[in-house]
Amino acid sequence: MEYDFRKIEQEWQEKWKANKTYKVSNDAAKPKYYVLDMFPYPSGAGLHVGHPLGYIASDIYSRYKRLKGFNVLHPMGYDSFGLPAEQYALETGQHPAVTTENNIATFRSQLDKIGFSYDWDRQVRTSDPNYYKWTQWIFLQIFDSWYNRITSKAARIDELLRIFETEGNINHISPGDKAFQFTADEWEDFDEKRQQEILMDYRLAFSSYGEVNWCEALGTVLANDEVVNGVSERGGYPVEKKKMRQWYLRITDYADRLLEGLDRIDFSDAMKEMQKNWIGKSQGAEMDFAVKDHDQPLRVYTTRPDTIFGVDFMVVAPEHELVSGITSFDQKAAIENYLTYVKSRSERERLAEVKQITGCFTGAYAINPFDGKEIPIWIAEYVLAGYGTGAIMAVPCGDQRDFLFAKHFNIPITNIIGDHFNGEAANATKEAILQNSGFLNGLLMKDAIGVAVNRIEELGIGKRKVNYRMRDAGFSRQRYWGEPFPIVWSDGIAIPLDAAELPLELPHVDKYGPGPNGEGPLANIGDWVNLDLTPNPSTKERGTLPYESEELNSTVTVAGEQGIEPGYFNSSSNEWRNTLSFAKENRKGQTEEESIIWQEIRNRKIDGFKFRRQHPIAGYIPDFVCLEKKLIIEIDGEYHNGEDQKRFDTARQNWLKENGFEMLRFTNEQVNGHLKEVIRDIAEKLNEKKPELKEATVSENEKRQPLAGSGSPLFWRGAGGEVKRETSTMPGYAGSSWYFLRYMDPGNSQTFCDRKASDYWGQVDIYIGGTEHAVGHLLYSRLWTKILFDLGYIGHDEPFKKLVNQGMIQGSSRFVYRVVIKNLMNEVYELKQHPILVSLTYYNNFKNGSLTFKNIQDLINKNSLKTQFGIDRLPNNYNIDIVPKHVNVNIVDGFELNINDFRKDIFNKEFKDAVFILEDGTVSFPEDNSAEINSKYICGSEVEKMSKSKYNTVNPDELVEKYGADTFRMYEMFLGPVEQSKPWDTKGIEGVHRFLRKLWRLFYDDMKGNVWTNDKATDAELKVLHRTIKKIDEDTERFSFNTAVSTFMICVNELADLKCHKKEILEPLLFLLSPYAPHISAELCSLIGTAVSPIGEDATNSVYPVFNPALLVESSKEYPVSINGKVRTNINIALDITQADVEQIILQNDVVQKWLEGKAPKRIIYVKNKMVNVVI
RNA sequence: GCCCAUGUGGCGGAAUUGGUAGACGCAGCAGACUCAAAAUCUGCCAUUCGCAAGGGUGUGAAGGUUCGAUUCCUUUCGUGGGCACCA
Repeated sequence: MEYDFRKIEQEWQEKWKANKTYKVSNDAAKPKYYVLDMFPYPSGAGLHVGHPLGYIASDIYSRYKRLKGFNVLHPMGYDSFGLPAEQYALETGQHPAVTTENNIATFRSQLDKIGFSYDWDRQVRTSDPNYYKWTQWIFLQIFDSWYNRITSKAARIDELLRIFETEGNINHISPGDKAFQFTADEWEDFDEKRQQEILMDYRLAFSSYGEVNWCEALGTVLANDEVVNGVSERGGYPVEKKKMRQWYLRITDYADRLLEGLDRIDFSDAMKEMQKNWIGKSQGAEMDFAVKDHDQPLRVYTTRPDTIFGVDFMVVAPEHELVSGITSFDQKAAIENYLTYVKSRSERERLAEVKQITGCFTGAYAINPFDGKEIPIWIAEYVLAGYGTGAIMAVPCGDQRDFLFAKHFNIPITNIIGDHFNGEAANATKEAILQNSGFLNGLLMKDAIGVAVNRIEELGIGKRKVNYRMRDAGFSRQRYWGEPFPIVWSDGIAIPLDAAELPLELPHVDKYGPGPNGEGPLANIGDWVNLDLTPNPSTKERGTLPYESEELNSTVTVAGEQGIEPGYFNSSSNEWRNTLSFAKENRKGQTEEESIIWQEIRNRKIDGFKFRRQHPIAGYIPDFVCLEKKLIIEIDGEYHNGEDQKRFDTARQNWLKENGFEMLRFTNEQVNGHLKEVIRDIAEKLNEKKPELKEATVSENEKRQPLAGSGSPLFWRGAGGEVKRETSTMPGYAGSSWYFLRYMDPGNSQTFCDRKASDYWGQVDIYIGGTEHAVGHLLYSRLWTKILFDLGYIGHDEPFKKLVNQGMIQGSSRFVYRVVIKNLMNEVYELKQHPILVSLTYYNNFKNGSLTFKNIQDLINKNSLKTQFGIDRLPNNYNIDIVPKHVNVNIVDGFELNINDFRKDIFNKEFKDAVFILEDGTVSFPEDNSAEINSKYICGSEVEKMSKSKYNTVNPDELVEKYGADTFRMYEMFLGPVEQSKPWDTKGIEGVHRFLRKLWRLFYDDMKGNVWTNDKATDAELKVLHRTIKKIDEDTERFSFNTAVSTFMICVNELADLKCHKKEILEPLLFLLSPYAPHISAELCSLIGTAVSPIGEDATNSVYPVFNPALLVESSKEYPVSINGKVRTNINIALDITQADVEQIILQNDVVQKWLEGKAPKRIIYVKNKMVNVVI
């Protein structure tokens, strides 16, 4: 029985699948461990050998932890929304859902072959409605939240409403418009729309007009991290700034917590550094400078207030609001010129060109508050409107840009740092002693910063200020293949859908092109966008509304029938407009009595209950309503006597009653004469009525209705006017910002993840993935986790405890070198029928000039190529060039090209009749491939990113087929440290395969059959085993899989040398090996009959071999003995020996004697268990 | 320009806390077995001087700390990555 890996691996994989060996339960009996891979985007190209690297590492670790007795969550899924599927749809018309499905099937079959221990029952896909239902739901929770800067925590909009109603916004300045303040009374007087606009400014997911990165070619906006050097990360298309309405996540509010959280998680320094950079926190001060002859001061932001006396000019951004006001008459024309110039330049031009110094003087002067110096104010594009205050104080002796600017425009430079400034370049030191600096003279700069800020604050002209480079995260895309926003727009107000209505599924579209006005494809589907608010038309006529006029001639039906959702209208949006405007009119046309009541009940004057006036409920507009208690108050007028009106009153009262509303009616006389009693009646009613709306709790979060801040659901449900769906979709990072939570409780239809499940699994213990997500995915996941934590849905605020970044496996590209003929205009005449390819040496010689144009001509002539292949039809004057061309690495053996395979290669059809000039100058013609050729065609090589277009991808399927999954897994690990990038080289895989076969032979010999025995192990064999146990355990724990593989090799080599075939030794070895090579381990375990299988089924016991240090104890050691630090000999010395004894033994040694040449040593250093060093 | 990695044989890499540099594997060379091939096994394999014994040099380069440095410090060069008018 030989090592038939194909059969073994297939059998075991089927067995594991049938037995659901890797099914994980949320059973809290065992300690948990969560090992997560970054889930892949299922691209059409399939896997290459670089993809599984991280998956194998995490699989080894999961299996290892499982053996050690942990309940290990190790799931896999797909990040299946995204641009490429949609681009593909645009080109081919294939629905993204279809291509995505196909791609996933390919991925899955490739993954399955490698023998992963995923619990596939927990699979998630971001594009699955059952998944994105909860992405939408979480979005709604974020929408329903604001950031309380006092408690540094997200809270519900409800709470903010209450604050506004009691104290206005004095304690919670709007993040949108910082200068905007209102009192509680003012808040009550704002109409609904205004209130909603204000609330929108506070929401953590908010919509606003802003400058966005618009990519015309992709037809969408992009987040900052999706734009690289002014072009789109995907596709490299130009990106411009554009003002559009967009959704954002208020990540800036979390800047500090995102920074602080980094201290509590185990990410690499590089990764933390990148996130810190992205957040870009800087400490400094904001201060006002008076502007000469103007009232408004100029506010600047600086991190170096200590340089205040070195300010020689001011620079404000061209877009700064003060520019037009302060520009002097003389400078007006120049400034306008400059502004025109700035506007004409795109973002890309600004980034692309060599830094130019441009700017223009405004003619205005700021006054230095400390010495009264007049400081000219300039504008220049190097100052950005969006950062700080959009204005800086320029200190040319300390800042290089300011220095260059001053030099360029001949602005005199004040030196405040003495010798530290040489007049040639600025010096940004903080170590200099200040000079020419008034009250700061003689202070060290870094000490002066605090002193200066204190003085600035004392004078009331500025204050300490922290600034962040990070901007709020754009959260909408004008694309199709993403989560639709669960939002409808009515009269400019964003109205969230109800949780019960989720998922809002992606509608089908016929074409994927952009919609009108920069909107996404969804905007093209009129039926979907324009909401039909007549889902349940009623036939029951209940009368006309009181305000209905003859001209409108329409009817509104209050839904009162069985089975009909309350609040829906079977009327057009026109009629809704009427309802709203009617309600508004009513507010204006309040009667005297209504005003009296309103003064008594507004602002929660009755026991804290909130009343609204003229607030529509279904088709009915009551005078006052307390939604919380469903209590309506009517002050009767005299219009209730008409026939229609009576029917209407009856119908609506029945409807209101059915829906839990109670009504109190008072007459005008009661209000005028018995106000106290009226109010008392209202208060009593309020207090006796049980609340209808439950407070939200975590487990009942879905029942939470209405969404706070949106007013009555009844109102918004039927909201009239133009009611349209949001047509943007969410960006790629939406679904990936919380998928690690869904794995914990993937099937839950009640909530995104039960709190019990998330409390059990908690943080991801090990997260493995590439560095490319440093600021995107990882930052957003951390943000969502923090928000969900603040809102009480989960119990931890950092998603990933430890992050391991796998390195990139690069491709080792191979090149052939093609001779091309060019005419003098450098136009290429390709030798189409018989292209000539020369071997590497020719190319190198050509590059370094030792092979000339003439040589190649000769070469061509000498081999009669000219006549044979029609090269004589060349232009009269021509040049020869040799150009490299990628060649499929799979047909190159090392560096030697397989010429016949090359001619047959489907990727290179044009070369099927190519002529090769080999290393020694021999020519290989297409016809004579039978002829014996001694020379070779040698390819050039280069290490590059592995990609299809470079023909350097290696498909894991083929390797698994040829060597087996176990060999493949171990070889990927053996390549080098997981974190390190390294080039792929298939050749070495043989060595690993040999190792597994050698292991197999410890159990089974082709000649002798079974060779394993039940004999008792010797000390030497136990020593080998326990050294291995120790090393494997340590290496696996610290993710050093490459050294672990080599340890296995050493162990098997040693056991083979010892001719050890003993079960006592081999069984523990198989357990150690099973995370790395699960199939062969399982097979051999069943061969020798182990008590439990190392693979999962019996993971209730901790079955991992335990290291016994006693077996490795030695009594003596071969000490390396060095003379003056150079090892000269080895001496065996007992371990429990004193320094004096060691010295004696050492000095008697021949080698040491020889080096001492009779002299006495200066010193003998003896480090127990390490070495001995003799100093002469 | 700034920040972060990283640099060891022909190649991938090892040396975990400053203690025998080059483990393990690939490639290569020599040999055994074989009609032959495959498979397997044995030996050699940083470089240099030497028949050998043995010695010199050697972890990008130059300095330093130390009895001892791939490891720590300073300077510098190369490579890879991130950020880039961020005041």
